[in-house]
Amino acid sequence: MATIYDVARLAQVSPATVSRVFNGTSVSEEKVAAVRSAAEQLHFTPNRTARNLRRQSSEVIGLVIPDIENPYFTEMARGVEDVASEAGYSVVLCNSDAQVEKEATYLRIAIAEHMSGVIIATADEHSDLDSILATGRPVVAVDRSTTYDIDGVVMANRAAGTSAAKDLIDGGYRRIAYIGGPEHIDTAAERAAGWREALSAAHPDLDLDDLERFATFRVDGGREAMEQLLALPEPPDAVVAGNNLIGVGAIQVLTEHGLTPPQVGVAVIGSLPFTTLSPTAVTVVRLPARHMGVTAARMLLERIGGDDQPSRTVVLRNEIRSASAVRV
Amino acid sequence: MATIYDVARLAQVSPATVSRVFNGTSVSEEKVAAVRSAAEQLHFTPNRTARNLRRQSSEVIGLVIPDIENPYFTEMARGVEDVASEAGYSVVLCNSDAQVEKEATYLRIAIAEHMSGVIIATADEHSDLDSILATGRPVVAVDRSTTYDIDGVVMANRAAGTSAAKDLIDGGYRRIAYIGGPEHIDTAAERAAGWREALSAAHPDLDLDDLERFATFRVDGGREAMEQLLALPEPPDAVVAGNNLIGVGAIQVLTEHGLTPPQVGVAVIGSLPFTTLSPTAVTVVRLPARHMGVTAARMLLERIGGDDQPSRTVVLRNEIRSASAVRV
DNA sequence: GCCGCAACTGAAATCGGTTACAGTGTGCCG
DNA sequence: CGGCACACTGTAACCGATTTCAGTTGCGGC
Repeated sequence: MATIYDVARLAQVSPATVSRVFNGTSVSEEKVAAVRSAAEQLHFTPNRTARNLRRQSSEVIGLVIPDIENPYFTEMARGVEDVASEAGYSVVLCNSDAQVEKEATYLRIAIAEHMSGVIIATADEHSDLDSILATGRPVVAVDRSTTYDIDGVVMANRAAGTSAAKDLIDGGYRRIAYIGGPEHIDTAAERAAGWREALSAAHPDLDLDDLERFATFRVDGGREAMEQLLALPEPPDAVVAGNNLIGVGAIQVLTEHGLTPPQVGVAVIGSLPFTTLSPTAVTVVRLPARHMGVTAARMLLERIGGDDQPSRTVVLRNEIRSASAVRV
Repeated sequence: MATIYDVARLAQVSPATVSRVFNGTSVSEEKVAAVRSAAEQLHFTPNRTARNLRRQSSEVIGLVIPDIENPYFTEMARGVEDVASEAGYSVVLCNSDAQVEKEATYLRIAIAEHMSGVIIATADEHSDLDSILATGRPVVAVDRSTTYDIDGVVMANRAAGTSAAKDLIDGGYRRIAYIGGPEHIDTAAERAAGWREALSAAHPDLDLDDLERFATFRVDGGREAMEQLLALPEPPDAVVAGNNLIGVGAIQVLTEHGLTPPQVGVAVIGSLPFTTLSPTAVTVVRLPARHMGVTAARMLLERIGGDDQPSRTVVLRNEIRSASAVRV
């Protein structure tokens, strides 16, 4: 690879001038032209490693998510990426696989690679952000809140749970179950609380503990929990799915049992981008994942730019698309 | 951040020794202990930027894909990531959005950041790999083949098209349409050729041009093409979808028209991981995306390790899961 | 007791940029 | 015509690791 020195020699200027040409400080027009043409000839690309070493920063932001195969997170990633690349930053996508150790490894890399900042959907309530925060790098939490005093973007999870449940109640369903993600993840807990609230207001006689299941945030989790619910002596007549994949699993199982929605009511918190089901039979509480990514990226870029106001948490509103078919 | 010099001072050794401790060359036990404890105390993490600058390489590989929101590619990414992180490499995921310019930008970054290698599913037949190959960095093509003499991993696309079509023929369908991705992408063209081959053997009287549609590789594309096909004077009684998302779009449209499979036969090339449809009604030619990622990553790591045998192309076999329901 | 080898160690050069500092030259003003 | 501001330019010192090269030490063999 050609270096700045090669270019300087060919253009008959000093390396400093070459650097200045590429960084936009005052250089006479002829020299700019000379440098540009020399750079062209040599296919010169500035070496970012060297630049980063000197500048003590790199135009890279880390995005750590627990499941790269979940469309919710890729939609979010897409939002982050769009904002970041607009601003000249690239995004390193790290899949923590919901494991705190993998997450820690990636955060270590973020430090060692001098990344400018990190957007993270934590794996766990035990996620350790101490060391990355100690470096002074900005960190923005997405989707899940943390115990740290940092910027965050979350969904209105409790409201999502409530409106999903309410919509099913309004549809005439009664024994409305809830399948959520791991209990210790605040997102899951909040959504469950919302469901509980709506249901205990409408049908105070129901035993909600019986109808509540905590699973993984994956298709399997939804399937397993749905099977369990159907095996109950008195199975539910509707179900709220705590995230998109759980929803997919639950619907799959219902269909396999011949209980296509709206025979059993289904409300899903999260979108089902690749579902083939007629889109009217299921209530969907759409979570603005892309928007979350965009917001988080903007906040992070502001912090990188030196903004040091007190930390903020943005709560994004959801949008419910009610099942048009009402119970028969 | 603590540097190697701080550690050296605290441990009363030279910086070189500290470096050696972290890179495993011979250092006396006492010094190793001293360095380790000093490093511990100072929370020392070696600065990768500096290391990369000196080493002229970084344990990072780039993965460039055309659509980060397509589960096919995220499944593949997952495979790449697993192999890479096992080997101590991290993966930068770049979304080219099927645009050659975005792709070029990312490839430039790969060079400038000294990435060790790149795995790429090209955006287009005009994708320009010249500059990255000129740097001598290994590049592995996935999913789509290129005109360059480099390693590649592809699916048996023609066979996928043939077996999808054959399965529908065996199911008793006759006017079997094909909706593929952009004609100029070899993957799409090959799958179409496979379909054409099977169909013209079985039903030589059919006008295949009439039944062939090229769309984008996205849900919209599938929807639009399916609508067009249904609007034909003599609509098809079955359809082969050229990728997973096209399949989703096609099935959505069919369902909306009250033509749930198997009323109209559907075969999809690619998996439908998040579909809620009863999984038996649609034929799926499963493409081993994860395996493709794993294979590509291994090949790339071998090349990074200095392997310089002539370039290889691995063709992965598909697996068909026939629709169990046969036409009524 | 001397020699040679192996194991360790440190000083200093190096990777390729950025940038502080110290000029140089030009033009304008008084 | 002297002085000053300003625009431009080059030299050299960084950034924080790795690595070469040149020792130093200790030990076994003769």
